[in-house]
Amino acid sequence: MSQVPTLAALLSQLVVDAADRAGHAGVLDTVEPATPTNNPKFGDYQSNHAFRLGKALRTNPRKVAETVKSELTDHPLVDRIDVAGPGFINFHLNPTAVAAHVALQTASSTAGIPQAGANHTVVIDYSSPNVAKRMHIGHMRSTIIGNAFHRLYEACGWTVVADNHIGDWGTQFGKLIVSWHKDLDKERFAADPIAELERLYVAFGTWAEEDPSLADAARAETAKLQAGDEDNTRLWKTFIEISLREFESVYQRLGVEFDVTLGESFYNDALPGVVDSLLDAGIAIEDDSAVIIDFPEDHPVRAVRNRKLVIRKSDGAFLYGTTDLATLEYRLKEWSPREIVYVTDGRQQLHFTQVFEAWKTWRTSRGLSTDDVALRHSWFGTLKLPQGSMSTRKGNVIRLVDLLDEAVSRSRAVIDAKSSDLPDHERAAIAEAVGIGSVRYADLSQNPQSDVIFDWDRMLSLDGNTAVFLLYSAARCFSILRKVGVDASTLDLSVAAPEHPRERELVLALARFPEVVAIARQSHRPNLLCDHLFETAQRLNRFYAACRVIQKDGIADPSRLALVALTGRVFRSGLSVLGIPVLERM
RNA sequence: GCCCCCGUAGCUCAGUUGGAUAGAGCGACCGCCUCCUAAGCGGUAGGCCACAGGUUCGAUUCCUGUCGGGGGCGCCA
Repeated sequence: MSQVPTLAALLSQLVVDAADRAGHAGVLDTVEPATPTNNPKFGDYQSNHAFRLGKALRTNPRKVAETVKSELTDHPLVDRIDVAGPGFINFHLNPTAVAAHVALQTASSTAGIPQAGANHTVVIDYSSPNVAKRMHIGHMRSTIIGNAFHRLYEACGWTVVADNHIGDWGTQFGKLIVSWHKDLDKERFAADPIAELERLYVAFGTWAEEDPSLADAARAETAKLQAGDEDNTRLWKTFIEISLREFESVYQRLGVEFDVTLGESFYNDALPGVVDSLLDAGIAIEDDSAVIIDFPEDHPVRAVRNRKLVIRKSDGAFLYGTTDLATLEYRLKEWSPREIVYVTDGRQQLHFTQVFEAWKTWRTSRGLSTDDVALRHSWFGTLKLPQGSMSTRKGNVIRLVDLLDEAVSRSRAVIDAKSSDLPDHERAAIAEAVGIGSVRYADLSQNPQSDVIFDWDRMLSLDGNTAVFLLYSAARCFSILRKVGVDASTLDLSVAAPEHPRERELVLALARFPEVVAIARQSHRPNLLCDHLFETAQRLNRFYAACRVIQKDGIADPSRLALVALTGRVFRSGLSVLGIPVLERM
């Protein structure tokens, strides 16, 4: 299971080795990976190593580049090396060798993706909806982006613990229990339990506006539940069970799976101990009969300066931050992760910074290290409706199922128009894959941190840079292989020898796939992978338009056929990392 | 008031964490199917990267300030 290196890693290693031979060993402690050039006249890949070396050595980077170049050894992948401009080292690659390299990459079980996470565990906390309500499009981003991280980390060799930290505790249960006793419609509950729960929850808000005593009743029910009251506990469990079943149906369609679902309630018993420990350590203090963590005005992290985090309310109840601290401790103890990733809305930035900083202080105070785990709040931009923010209580929500259904139905209309020859059941399957894939891709293809104004047509577009284009491009590859009648798994893919410019462009994109996955994982930006697959698809289609694979006599060009098979494999890997199942035809 | 994000083509957004001549989709206009899927391909038009300084071989990217937009700041999550 030897690892196939990326072109970026391989070429930068050549430069580093040459620099060492030129007497520059140990000058720099980090290696800047080679990157593709933005213009073919500068070759295929470039190294900017000489700039950094030149800076460190206080020498002209151009001279450094020349020296390094003179020490560079021959490599089968490299046809020619130029030094250009102020000190760029440009690599002109050998297309046939690159194709052979791609053949090695795609043949490996890891698709050639660097296994940076081997022997490491990451906990990813994502989706995390609240119980007793159906998921709406506000839950979409955490679910889809979080799942993309899940897949990216796995592709990079990490052991992933995907944890759905559901909101299964809190004051909403008191409200729901009051409504349940007041107005439960048994028939509706039997027919559609989650819809009835949601109705009861919304109804409570309406009633409470006219009858303030209901709020007290709700608080009393919440307190009873927290005290372990049998009836309320039974109801609470029912609510959770119904909700999880509802969530599961959406997750299945979206291709989302969790390893554990440990909601807030799981940590209830640990909360008093957390607060006591923080009080004992002098990190938390009592203030107005609540317990808070105060961050001083000279705290090294500017964002938390003069901010306070309440960890126990004056009525003795615990909060979100308390649970988060308990959850953090549990995850460390249980899985010893190298990283913990929290995928939430950007509005929680301050909250998580407070939790992380409080935890560091707390842990240090116990003589423990905080260096063995990286905490990453991977926030995403807010999704808003054109009319403003959503609220189940106000009733202005778009349910996730409705979005998915609409996506599938729009895809179905297109398929019926374009592929009427396919059997009905296959068209239905294609519509599902295209519809769901489009929703996933629409979210993943932009920078996660950008805000989004929800727009049906934009979200469900089937033109341009969308999942459809990628699926279509992959299907074109499979179609050629099918037509030739070869078994792609037994085909000799080492015979690809790109000659035409469109072939060369394509094979370079294929070679780059593994390094893009690594970058997307590291930087938490699935859109970089989307961009690259889109670019690959464009190149495939340009190649397709310019180069025939199956000649007029019906015989396939072996080199081009291998190139098509390699492209199909890269699409398969890439789309699977995005959670979009490929289609053999469409 | 303090803190965090954002400002790139008519619209929606990318931009590999500082690299060479800033890209894509949509929309507009002009072309391409007797040929492996036209859900495709080729071409044209469209830019003071909000503005002003600074850092250096090099800035859309980093720093400072200004203007404009969004968000957060003690008992919700």
